[in-house]
Amino acid sequence: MGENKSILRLLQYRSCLERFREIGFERVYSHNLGLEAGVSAEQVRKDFSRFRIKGNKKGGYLIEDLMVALDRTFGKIRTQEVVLVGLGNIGMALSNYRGFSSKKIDIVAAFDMDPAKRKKRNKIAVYPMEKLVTFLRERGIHIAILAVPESQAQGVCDLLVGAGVRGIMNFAPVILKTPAGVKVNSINLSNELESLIYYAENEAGPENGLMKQLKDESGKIMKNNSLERI
Amino acid sequence: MGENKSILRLLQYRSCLERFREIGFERVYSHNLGLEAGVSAEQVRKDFSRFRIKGNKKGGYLIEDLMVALDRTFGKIRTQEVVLVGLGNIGMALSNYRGFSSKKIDIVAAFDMDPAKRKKRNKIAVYPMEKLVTFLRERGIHIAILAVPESQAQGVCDLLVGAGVRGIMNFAPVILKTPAGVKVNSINLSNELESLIYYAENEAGPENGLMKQLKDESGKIMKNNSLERI
DNA sequence: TATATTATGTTACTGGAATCACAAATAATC
DNA sequence: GATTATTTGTGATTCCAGTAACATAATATA
Repeated sequence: MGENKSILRLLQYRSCLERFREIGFERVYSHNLGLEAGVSAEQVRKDFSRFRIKGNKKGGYLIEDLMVALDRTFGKIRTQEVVLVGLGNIGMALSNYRGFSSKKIDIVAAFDMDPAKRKKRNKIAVYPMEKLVTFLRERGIHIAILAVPESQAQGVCDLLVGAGVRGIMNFAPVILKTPAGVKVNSINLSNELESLIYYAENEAGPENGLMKQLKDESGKIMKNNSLERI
Repeated sequence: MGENKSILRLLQYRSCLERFREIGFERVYSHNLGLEAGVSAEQVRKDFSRFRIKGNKKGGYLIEDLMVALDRTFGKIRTQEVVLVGLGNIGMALSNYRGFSSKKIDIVAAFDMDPAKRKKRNKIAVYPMEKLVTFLRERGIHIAILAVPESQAQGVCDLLVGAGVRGIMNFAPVILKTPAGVKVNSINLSNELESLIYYAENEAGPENGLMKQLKDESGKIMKNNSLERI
């Protein structure tokens, strides 16, 4: 299903609603939300429509009710338990990230090969990798954050899948191979930054854009190459 | 232009090519790259086509030439200089992130309000926020990584834009308002994780999906609400 | 040199998401 | 209560990325 974007926007709307509530609003209209979330009012209504979230014609949406409806959609009644695998730079940052707790996301344990990393981080117990699979099975956890080095990513991913994990948030710069039914959400920091750089360089000025660049390139880039595998 | 995805995939292809080269390949076919990058062979060719990158009919692509062509597309001849603003969890992690250096991305300076953070991190000098604007102007840097708390994000963003920044990689959980011509790439870690959780919960089993959930909800969620602004 | 084979490059097509447009509903006003 | 104004909800439309199809070119083979 291609409702990915829709889900992400709904989460964004929820954040906006929190801010609106804080500054004393009780209700919002689709155009308020759209403006704050950076999308059109129609988009907002369409998203709600898709998830059967109803407002009040002419009256807009009551913030409190809207947040309840969104929370229900995201099953936020109970706290979501996840594990963190790999305590390198990114893993460590995530273990301290405050943004999770307010969203009812709970990192219940972390795992790392390195014994030096095995002290509690921000109230999160750190275990050796050997305990990963049994922990997941016993606790019935099916969401994992994968922040191990590239070389180990696919191997650990296989472990996770074998232990019943159904969702992996991946920070290693590889495309993970998983069976159908296991959802992977990858964030490749270098690539994201590089693509941004590309845009800033090429989309900024009108005479610096893609079209000019392409014109500059004199025809075919690669020709008469003799290709051979070793 | 909606070539965003295309750019991100090209960067992905490049990573794959590095791996192919390492294990001794000299050429690749679109289906090799597609398999490794998790897309179809047609998609690979289409992406190359869009950027006028040519291969050799029947002969595929010579890895070395392909990488040169990609690097040229991304202006990777010279190293890209960026600044990092905010040395909280995420900022700290990024300052230590090894993935950047190999991609010719250089974090030339970091900035933070807190004097306690002002010691060199991983060879990166840390300056007070007051020096941000002049530094950017003097060095002519136009890419910034924004990793400050939510409450300060828009304010710092405005500073960056004022100092000539054209691309912002944003980790604060807000939609930044910028004038046209300034590209923002936002990564909201909580939202990404939450959307993953939603999928793992709802897309896993066939009788656990969205359709069932919607059916369970008894009709209209919100009705007869009296809405009022304070 | 002619033929068969194989992989590219591009055009045509498709599906799904974003946008548009408007009917339906509700609140406000007279 | 009738009328007007306003905002939602959704069917119709548009647009665009991804897919498919196929013509083209290069290589291998006989």
